[in-house]
Amino acid sequence: MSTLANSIKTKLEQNIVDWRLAGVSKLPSERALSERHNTTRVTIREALRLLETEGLIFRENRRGWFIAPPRLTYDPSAHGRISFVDYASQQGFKPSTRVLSITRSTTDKYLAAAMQTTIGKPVYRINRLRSLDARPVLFERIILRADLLPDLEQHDLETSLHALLRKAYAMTPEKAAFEISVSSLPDDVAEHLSAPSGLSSLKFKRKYCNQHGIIFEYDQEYWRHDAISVNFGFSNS
Amino acid sequence: MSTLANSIKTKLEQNIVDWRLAGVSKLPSERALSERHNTTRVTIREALRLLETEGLIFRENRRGWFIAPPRLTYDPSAHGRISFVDYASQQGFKPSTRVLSITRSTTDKYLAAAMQTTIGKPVYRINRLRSLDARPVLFERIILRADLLPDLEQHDLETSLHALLRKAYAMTPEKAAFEISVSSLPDDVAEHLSAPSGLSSLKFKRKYCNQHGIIFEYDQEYWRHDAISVNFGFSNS
DNA sequence: AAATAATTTTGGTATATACCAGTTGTGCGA
DNA sequence: TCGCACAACTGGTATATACCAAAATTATTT
Repeated sequence: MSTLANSIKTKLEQNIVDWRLAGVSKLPSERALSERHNTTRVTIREALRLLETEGLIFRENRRGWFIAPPRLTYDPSAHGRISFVDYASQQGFKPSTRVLSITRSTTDKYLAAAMQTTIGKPVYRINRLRSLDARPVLFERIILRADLLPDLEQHDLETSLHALLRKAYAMTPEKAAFEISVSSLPDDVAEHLSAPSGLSSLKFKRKYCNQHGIIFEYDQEYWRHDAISVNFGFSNS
Repeated sequence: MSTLANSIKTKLEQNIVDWRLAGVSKLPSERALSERHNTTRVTIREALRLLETEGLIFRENRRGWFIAPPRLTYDPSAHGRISFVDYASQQGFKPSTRVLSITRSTTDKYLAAAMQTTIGKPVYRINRLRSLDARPVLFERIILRADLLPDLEQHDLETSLHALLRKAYAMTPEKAAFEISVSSLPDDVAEHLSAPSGLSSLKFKRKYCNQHGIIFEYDQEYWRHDAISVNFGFSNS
């Protein structure tokens, strides 16, 4: 309650509860809010920004502010068993996947180190966009060893990739390594997610090992920070 | 390069590389930067904010902007084996822990549900602050079943908690469950981390099960978003 | 009825300015 | 030399204003 923006934030928080119950998903315009709270757009935007960081609201470029839907719960330990489409459906979302691009190239110095292989190995680079209820929430940069997965581009890449690898190539991810950090969306990624550039995001780096101990896949994922909750467990048995 | 703030951000990014090499850790003042780049403080602050979201710089309340140190790599699967102090030291940090408060209370409805027990169970509530090189990076709210851990407050709680539980109470965490999401720092937490309120953070919820399947610990952790990278792996064996 | 053009609305960016509340540095006095 | 008061500086917050670009809406034409 110390600052004006903060107290407006609190009021809006209460309003949002009512709006949500009333089935309203779009907030009034910044100008309307600034009049209603007797302040300027700058201060209103500060309050909205606080709510955005909390994940309570989000914006679409020049379209307005919206109440954020519930987060998707994602269990990284379930790789191979459950796909994005599966757990999204289970949680009541309508998932969709769009392949943005697929190209062939070779490993550079950085990629060779990350995938524990030599420079110049052929790889596929796939960019995918995944949405929940038509809201884009995840951008994936997928790198796959092309020498181990011939003619990959001829398959349907808009469904579960690991199901495809298992069926068509008998390739099973035996080990998975994750690196999770908070970062900002790069400009090109932000555009695909129709988010403001520089929005904070949850960044995943993933590596998959096959049954022979070879890293066949290296991914970078950017999740909207307000769209995901990562849940997993460990046993000491 | 589209917006002015964005192009200033890029310039600052390059400067920061030089400053870091030169051993400089503090950025010039916002007013100095705004003169140097022929713009206003508002725009400079927008550029600084972008760099803050990336985790490249951070601020201390009314003291200035600083270049962010490298992130701590944290492996949640190593619980019980390696403590905060251990892995922080291994990575070249000087870790420290401060107990902010320890109180006794009982489980309310929410906590009883989270810990799968009844309402009114006695618990300890411990708030701790953990720092790396005197920079506070982590705020912990720890809830412990008081009936299972008598006289806990008489022990030293500034070292590894799980080492203490193992030695003094023969209590071993068998299972751990994690929930990770991006959120903003609550005001009180922000103050302890000497961060601006509303800064984005990595929020952990942790539950620990003992060898009898009883949840004896429930934690909420707030990490500075720029101070941590979570790394872990899974096997399908 | 459908396609198109004009208008309004919306958020995005930027300038200029002001005052406040802690922090830091300076210089004076004991 | 040490401690303290004071001044200068720093980031934090807020107002007022302006213009732009894209989206949404309305009006117009076909």
